Amino acid sequence: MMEDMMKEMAMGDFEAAGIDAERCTRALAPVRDALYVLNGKWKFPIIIAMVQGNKRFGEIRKAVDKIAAKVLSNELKELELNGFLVRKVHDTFPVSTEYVLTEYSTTLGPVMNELWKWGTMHREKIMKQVDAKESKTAPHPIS
Amino acid sequence: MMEDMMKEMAMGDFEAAGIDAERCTRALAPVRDALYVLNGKWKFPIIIAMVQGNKRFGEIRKAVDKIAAKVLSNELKELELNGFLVRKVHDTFPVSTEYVLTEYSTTLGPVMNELWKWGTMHREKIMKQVDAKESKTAPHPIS
DNA sequence: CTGAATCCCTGACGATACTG
DNA sequence: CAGTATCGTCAGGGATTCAG
Repeated sequence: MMEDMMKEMAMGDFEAAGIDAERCTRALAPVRDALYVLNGKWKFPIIIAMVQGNKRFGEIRKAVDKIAAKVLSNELKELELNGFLVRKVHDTFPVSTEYVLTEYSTTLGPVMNELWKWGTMHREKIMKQVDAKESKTAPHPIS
Repeated sequence: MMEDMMKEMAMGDFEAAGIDAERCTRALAPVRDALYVLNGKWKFPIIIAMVQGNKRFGEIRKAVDKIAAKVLSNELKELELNGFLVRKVHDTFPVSTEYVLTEYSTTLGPVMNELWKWGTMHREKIMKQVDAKESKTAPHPIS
C-alpha cells in the first residue's frame, strides 16, 4: 500500500495517491514509530561510530564530534532499551565498559544507507548552488 | 566507502570497519546533512500528507494530526527553502494557497520507503514483546 | 576512565487570539 | 481560509562537577 505510494513518489506521480484521511494515518504510523525511536541529533551518529568499531565510552565520545558526556550516556541508555546495543561492564580497575551492537541494529543498515546516499546527493546540490551564488537565501545545511 | 560499511552492517559484520577517526567523520557528514534538513517531528508527516494529495494549508493541517498552525507555517517555509515544495497564492477571495511538491522532493522516496519499512517491522517486534509481556521496561514506542 | 548528578538555557513545540 | 502575533511550556542538550 505504502510501497505503491513510494513507487509513485519515486516516479514523480503525485496525483495518483488520492485524498484519504484513514490511509494517511496508517501510512504515517510506521514512519512516526521509526522517528520516535531514532529521534534526536545523536542516534545515527552514535550508531555509525559504533559500526566503525568504537566500543568504549571514550572512543565513541571522540568519534562523535563534541557530544556531552551526559547526553551520550542518555542516548546509550535509550539505544540499549530499544535493543540496539548491549552494555558489558568489565570488572577491572579502573572499570572499563564495552558497548556492543546487537544483531537487531543491523536492521537499520538500509535506512542508514538511504540516508547517507540522500545526504551525499543533497550536499552536492547545495555546493553547486553556493558555487553558482544562486541562493541569497542560503538553505544553509552545510556543516 | 560508506556503501561497503553498510553492506557489512546489513550482513552483521561489525568488526571489519576498523577504527579511523577521519573515515568516521566523512561518513558522518552526509547523514547529519540529511538529518539537518529533515529535522523535527513534522517534516516527514507533512510530506506524506502532501504526497497523498493535500495541497491546501487547511487540508495539510487536518491530514497531519493536530499540528499547530504556527508550526505548520514554519515547517512549510523551511520545506520551501530547501526546495521540497513551492507556494502558490491564488488571488481570489478569500485568498487560497496551494503548496505543491517539487520534483526534487521525489528524491526522498527511497528514504521514506526504508523508514516506513523499518517502522513497520519495528512495530511488529514491539507488539510481540507486549503480547509476551516480556518488557517490564517497555521501550514504549507505540502510538 | 566511566559515568552519574547538578544546574541552566535555548529553541522546538503548543494554545489562543487576532488580522487580511 | 491562511496565516501572524504573543505568550507559555518543557525537554534536549551543554558545561561543570563529583564519585566509584
